[in-house]
Amino acid sequence: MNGSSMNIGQAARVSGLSPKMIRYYEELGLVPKARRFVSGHRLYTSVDVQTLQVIKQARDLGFPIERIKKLLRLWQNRQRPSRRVKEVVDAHVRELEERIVRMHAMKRQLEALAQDCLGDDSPDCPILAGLQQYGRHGPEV
Amino acid sequence: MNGSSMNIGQAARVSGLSPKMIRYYEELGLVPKARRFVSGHRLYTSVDVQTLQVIKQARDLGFPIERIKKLLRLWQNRQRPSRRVKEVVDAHVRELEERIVRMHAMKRQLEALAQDCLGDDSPDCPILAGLQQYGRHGPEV
DNA sequence: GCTTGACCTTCCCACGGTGGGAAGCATTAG
DNA sequence: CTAATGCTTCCCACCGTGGGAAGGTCAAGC
Repeated sequence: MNGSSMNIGQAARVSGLSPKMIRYYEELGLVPKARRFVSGHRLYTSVDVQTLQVIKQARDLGFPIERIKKLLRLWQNRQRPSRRVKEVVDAHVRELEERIVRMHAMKRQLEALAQDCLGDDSPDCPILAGLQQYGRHGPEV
Repeated sequence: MNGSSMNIGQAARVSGLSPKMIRYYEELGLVPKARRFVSGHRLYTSVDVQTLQVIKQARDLGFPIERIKKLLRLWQNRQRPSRRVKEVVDAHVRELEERIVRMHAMKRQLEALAQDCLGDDSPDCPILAGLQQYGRHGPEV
């Protein structure tokens, strides 16, 4: 094994992924099927590892696998219009925003509920009352 | 079937859950095993439905099932100290906050990357460059 | 009555990602 | 040579939800 040819464990350490994830990404077609040593062990070159690092970065930025697939295709295509890249990223940013907004709304509601709860030994609790009262979904029963 | 005794479909409509979810929650022990009609169909009273509505509210506020279990136990226990309720809610609020912070950091980084991308027909793209450059995890290769 | 359609039952499978672990080779260090 | 890692493939788990098959039941219309 020379300096730029490594097995899955090494590739994992260098990329910050786990061997399990790398095999899984290969199975999904996110990375091409790895070449093998004669022993059958997967062989990674520095080029492969660079791809894995990009995947790791994208995962850390919250991209779902399918979008990373698109990003990788663009990354590897020297004729890509940067417009396409930006579209993918913008879509992801919008989804992040939506999720943030939704979670922030939850947080706000919960804080409003918790505000009036004394949090002592008494059983009276506006939080529980609120859970019963909020947002009816069907006809009253 | 009288006014306060209904089947799972009705209970679903009134609570805003789906029949599948109701069965799943029963399987998890979130709600007790439903009584049955002679036919074998599940039977729900207005009390059962109230529980389902509380669950729906809690799910909408982002509580994971296990925490809802705790909340329900407190809700049904008239001797609960409201402190316990507040603890559960506060823990959830903290987790929401953490997730919001993490997602906001992702969004910020992505916006920084996208800012300098022209988004035109040219293949030059600082986003892709950034994905390669950011955060190395192992020794350089 | 009998048929039809909507609903119920249980059962298994899928998703997205990740981890755990078993059984069987390969490699490496001592 | 042996012992410990580490690799391979395989299956199972998580969380929460949806889809759908195969079969039983209800309520309406004729």
